Amino acid sequence: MTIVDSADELGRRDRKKLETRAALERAALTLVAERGLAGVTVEDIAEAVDVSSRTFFNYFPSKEDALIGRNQFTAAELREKLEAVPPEVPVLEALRRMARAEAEHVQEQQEQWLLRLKVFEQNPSLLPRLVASGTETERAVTEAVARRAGVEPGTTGYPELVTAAGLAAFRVAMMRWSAAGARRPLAGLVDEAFAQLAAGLPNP
Amino acid sequence: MTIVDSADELGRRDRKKLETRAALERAALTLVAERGLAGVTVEDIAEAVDVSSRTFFNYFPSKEDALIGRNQFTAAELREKLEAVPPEVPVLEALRRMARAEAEHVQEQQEQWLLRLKVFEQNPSLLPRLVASGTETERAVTEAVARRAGVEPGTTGYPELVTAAGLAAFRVAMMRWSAAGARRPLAGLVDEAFAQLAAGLPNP
DNA sequence: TGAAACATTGCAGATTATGAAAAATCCCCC
DNA sequence: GGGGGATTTTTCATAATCTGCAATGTTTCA
Repeated sequence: MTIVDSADELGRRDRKKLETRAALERAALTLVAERGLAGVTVEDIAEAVDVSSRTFFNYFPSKEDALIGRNQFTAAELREKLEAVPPEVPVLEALRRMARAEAEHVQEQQEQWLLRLKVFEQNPSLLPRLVASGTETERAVTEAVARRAGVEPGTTGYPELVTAAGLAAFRVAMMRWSAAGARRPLAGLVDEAFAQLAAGLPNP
Repeated sequence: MTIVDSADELGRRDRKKLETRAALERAALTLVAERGLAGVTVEDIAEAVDVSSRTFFNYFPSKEDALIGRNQFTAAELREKLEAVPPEVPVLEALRRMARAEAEHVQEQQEQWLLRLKVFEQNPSLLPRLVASGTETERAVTEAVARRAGVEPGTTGYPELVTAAGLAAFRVAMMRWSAAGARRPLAGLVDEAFAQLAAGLPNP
């Protein structure tokens, strides 16, 4: 019936799934922003989207995961961005470029991200999850870094350290960006953080 | 009845509390090491110590917290160690000394820590918690760092970044230490990680 | 169109977590 | 030593999270 069935090549089923997922994320974020993490139950979120709470759990394993969202820095996405950087570029610089690419992605969805970060600030128990949204992501990046540096993972600790530091830099940039109400471009804040890392974190 | 009532100056009540807490931690660690995180319920842990599961929750807000333990790097402890370093020492170096002090503390309880780290490796969902065992700790260190650096927190991002990087260095050292079966002294691994940070994380 | 594939739902049940009040234990002081 | 007050532990009740399973619709594709 529709003239243009879809911009994507997805079928109706998959489109509906994406829609439901996005609606659940959105509902979770707005409700928790209003009432706080403890003031919102999974049932509330499911009801706001008009699905059963069982369906909620088909999409997310927990309330927290709905807040973090899936559009999140996935392992594959980050690794891909990292591997797109020419191999002769030093690791830290490569991580900076990866972070900048992610930053653009974040800025494309300003509103949602600002809401998310606000929720995270107001509910600190969620923060550790943001760090790398699960260890899986960090491990994937660590592996890519190890390959790039030509080091066996788990021997020198270098890949683990530089990855952790790089992700921390990205996180700090995000928090500053949020705190400043997105008045400064995220990319610039990312650059600053990485510059401090590269300089060996001297006293300011 | 007892000739020497106690080596500590604690009363029987407080001694029992400490004992119960330690027993719960120990039981949680050993059980989870055997059966995995999902294979152990709070009731199992409580039963192993012969207390009611309600009592478990009087000591720990969640199963995970029992694994992390309370003897953990507390906010106060870390801040104290950090403030013990003369103020003219640069921030990163001060964090290194703090980490070394903690390292000694960890090595005093090798067995328990190795078991803990093994559990954390086998149950990665716990890892983010180890980073700073809650954001509270990290924030406390960040504040101390900000004071030391003479910077307003939340403006430059420097305290946040150097704290995150320093704690990451400590964490990486711990993981390497554990992976090597504690054959290398933790303090040396801490030094290595901080040296890499101070050098700006150059490719190895 | 018809059958296979998949999404959603309701329900039962295990587990986690918290509050309130009763029961047991400990501590301090007489 | 022994009792009164404080504290801890337990019991009981209850809410919320989360997981299988089977039934019921949709969507897809041949």
